Amino acid sequence: MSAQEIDVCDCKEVHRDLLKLVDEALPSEDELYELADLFKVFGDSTRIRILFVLSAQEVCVCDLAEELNMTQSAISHQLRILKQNKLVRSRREGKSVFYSLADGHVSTIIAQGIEHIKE
Amino acid sequence: MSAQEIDVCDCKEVHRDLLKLVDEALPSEDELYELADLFKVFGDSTRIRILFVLSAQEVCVCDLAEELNMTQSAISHQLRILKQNKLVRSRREGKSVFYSLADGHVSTIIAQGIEHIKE
DNA sequence: TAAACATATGAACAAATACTCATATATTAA
DNA sequence: TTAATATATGAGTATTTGTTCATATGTTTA
Repeated sequence: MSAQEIDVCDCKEVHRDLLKLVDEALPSEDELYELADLFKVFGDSTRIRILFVLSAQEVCVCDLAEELNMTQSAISHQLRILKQNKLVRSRREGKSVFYSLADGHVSTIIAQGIEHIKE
Repeated sequence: MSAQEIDVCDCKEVHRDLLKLVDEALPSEDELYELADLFKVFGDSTRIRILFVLSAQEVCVCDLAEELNMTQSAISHQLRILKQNKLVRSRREGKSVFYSLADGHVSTIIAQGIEHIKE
C-alpha cells in the first residue's frame, strides 16, 4: 500500500468537504518547510541558551563561549545558524563581533514555549 | 584547550557583572532541555502539517494520513510524539481515534513563527 | 611587516531522528 | 468466535545534525 493509495476509513466520507477546505488553507510546501526549519533552530538547547543571553544584552562570541561553558567554535557554528535564520544580527567592533537578537519575535516565541511547558 | 578553560577576550572584563546577572536568570538545565525539546517537536514539516489540520478541526488518524498523503504508520508515530509533548489529545470513537489540539499555545506559537518568516 | 587575538569554517564523527516494514492491539461486524 | 478495520509500536535504515579539531580569515598592536 503506497502513500498514494491509502485505505479509506469510514469517517473520511463525513469530513471530506472540511478537509478540502483545510487543504486550501494549508501553507505552501515551501512555507511549511521554512516554518519547520525556523522551529528547528529553537530546538537545540545550546541555541536556546544563546538566545536567552542575547535577550538580556548584546554579547561577543568570546563572552558567549565563556558564559555557556562551550568552545568558541561550537558557539560560532550555532551563531551562524541563528544568523542564517535571521534570529540574530552581528556587528564588528575591532577584533570582536557582537551579537544581538534580530527582532521581538524571538522573545515572544520563547515566552510562549515557556508558558506551554509550565502550563 | 578544554571548555572549562576558554581563552578570555578583552570585552569579558567589561560585561562580567552583567553576565553574572544573566547567568542567574537563565532557566535551569532541565527547563532549557524541556524548552528545546518542545520546539524540536515543531521543527518537522510533517508535524507542522498535522498541527495545521488539527487547528481547523478534530481529525482521525486515517483522515490525517490521506490528507497529508502519508502512511498511517508515519502519522501514528508523529502523533505519538505530539501527544507525549501535550500538543494534541485524543479520544477514541469506535475503531477510530480522533486527535485535536491540546491548547491554544500551539496556534500562538505557530502564528508567531509565520509572522517571523513573513517579516 | 610580523605576531597576537577574535572569529569563521570545512571535514570527520557520533548521536538523534523520520520513515518503512512487519506485526501487535483494540474495536466492530458477520 | 472469526474476520475485517483502525490504530499503535518495535526494529532497521538512511539522513540530519551538533560537536570537535585543525585551520583560514580578519583586525589590532608591536
